[in-house]
Amino acid sequence: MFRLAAKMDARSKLLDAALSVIRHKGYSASTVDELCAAAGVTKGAFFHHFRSKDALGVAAADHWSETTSALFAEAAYHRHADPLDRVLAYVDFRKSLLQGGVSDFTCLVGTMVQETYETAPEIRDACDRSISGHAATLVADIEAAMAERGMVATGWTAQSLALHTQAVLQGAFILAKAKGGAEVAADSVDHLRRYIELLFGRVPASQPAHTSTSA
Amino acid sequence: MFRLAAKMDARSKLLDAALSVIRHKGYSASTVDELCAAAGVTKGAFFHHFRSKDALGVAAADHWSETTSALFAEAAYHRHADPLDRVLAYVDFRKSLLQGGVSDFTCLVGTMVQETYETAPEIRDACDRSISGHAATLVADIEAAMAERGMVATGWTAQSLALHTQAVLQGAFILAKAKGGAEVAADSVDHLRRYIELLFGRVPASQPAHTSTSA
DNA sequence: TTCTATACCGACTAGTTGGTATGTAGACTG
DNA sequence: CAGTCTACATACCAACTAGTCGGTATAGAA
Repeated sequence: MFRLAAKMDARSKLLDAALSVIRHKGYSASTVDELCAAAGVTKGAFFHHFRSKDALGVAAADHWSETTSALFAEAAYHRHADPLDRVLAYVDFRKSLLQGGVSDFTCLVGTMVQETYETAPEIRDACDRSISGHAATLVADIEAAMAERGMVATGWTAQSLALHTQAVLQGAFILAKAKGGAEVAADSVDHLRRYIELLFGRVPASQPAHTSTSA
Repeated sequence: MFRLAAKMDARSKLLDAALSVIRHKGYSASTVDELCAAAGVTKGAFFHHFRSKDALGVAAADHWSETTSALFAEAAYHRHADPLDRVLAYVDFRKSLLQGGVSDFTCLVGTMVQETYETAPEIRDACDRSISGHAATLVADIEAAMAERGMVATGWTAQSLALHTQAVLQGAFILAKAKGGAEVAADSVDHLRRYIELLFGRVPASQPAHTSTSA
């Protein structure tokens, strides 16, 4: 039997609904009844497919990983010939995603891990897999950009820079939630881009002039 | 009647307990009964001092602002003569705070705003006040550092850089929660320091050598 | 002393919570 | 065509939830 992706069974509907509801209200405040209502299924269906609410949380994080993986895999930023251009285009792509309402562009797993890191280790691990797995997709390009320039980074690695990009994005989402808009997040992503440009010795598009020679 | 700060009335005990409990479990998952138990007070005392759980959330965010304001106001990083040194020393101070368990160094308001930004506007605003107010304490030093160098920043402002430092820290906390340790957060703070050094034309302590002249 | 206001107590409640028990419609199997 | 399995649906429950309410203790004012 072929499991068609288009077939929206109760499980798929619940996972899609979970992405939306949890991004709006957080994990703890999202009730099973509410998730069922949003998915248009009954509670019986919920507990048929998931042992518990926490099990749904883990599945939702995995579902998020798959959804976002697909989005980034087909994105155009990979097409650049130069690896540094690919990294910068990734940052630009992330900035371009900051559209619509705050709950439309913020990160499910970043939200969930804040609430569950101590109380639900399985969810925390699923969130870590999602974030760290996504960061890992950047490492090869960063390493190539370093190698191309003969850079021997001391004090940081391609891995740590990749994780730093995710930290900036997650933090930008928090500021966007606090301020109720995407602008502050876009500003932070701009700073991230500028950092990467400076780090690799490329002069940022609109770099301030230094007129004094202090220090 | 003088209200002594040392007098631990039920209200103060509840606020202190709230900082701890909410940082461990998040806001939604922290029940009123649990907050009372942690504070060693009864439910009657809780609702005598706070109209609702959300009202406690707002008060806890304000209490957090006061507590952290005091901590940073007396910190030594202000003593540097050069404003850029003060900014960098602030970053170093933030890194030095990444000690102990994850719940000991992560941010209350960053956690709370993730859960409440859509459902409890009063809490969201209190969290925004806390984050933005703290960021504002950095603006004067950043502006002074810019002015000292005759920098005319295009594309960013002292305000946006100050907010970016908070974004990096908040994101670093999320990664620390996901990975269960402070190391990844410290790495991100290192990247933040390096960015500020590069931005102000100061060569980072251990900057990688560029051997090629691409671009 | 009496009045009043504040601070606190703890039993209670109405509604909600995650989870269960049982039933059943349809597809597949022999 | 009886038997079995999956994929749900419905009714239900014990525990928990935020919030209420009548009461008590104490201190200062009159």
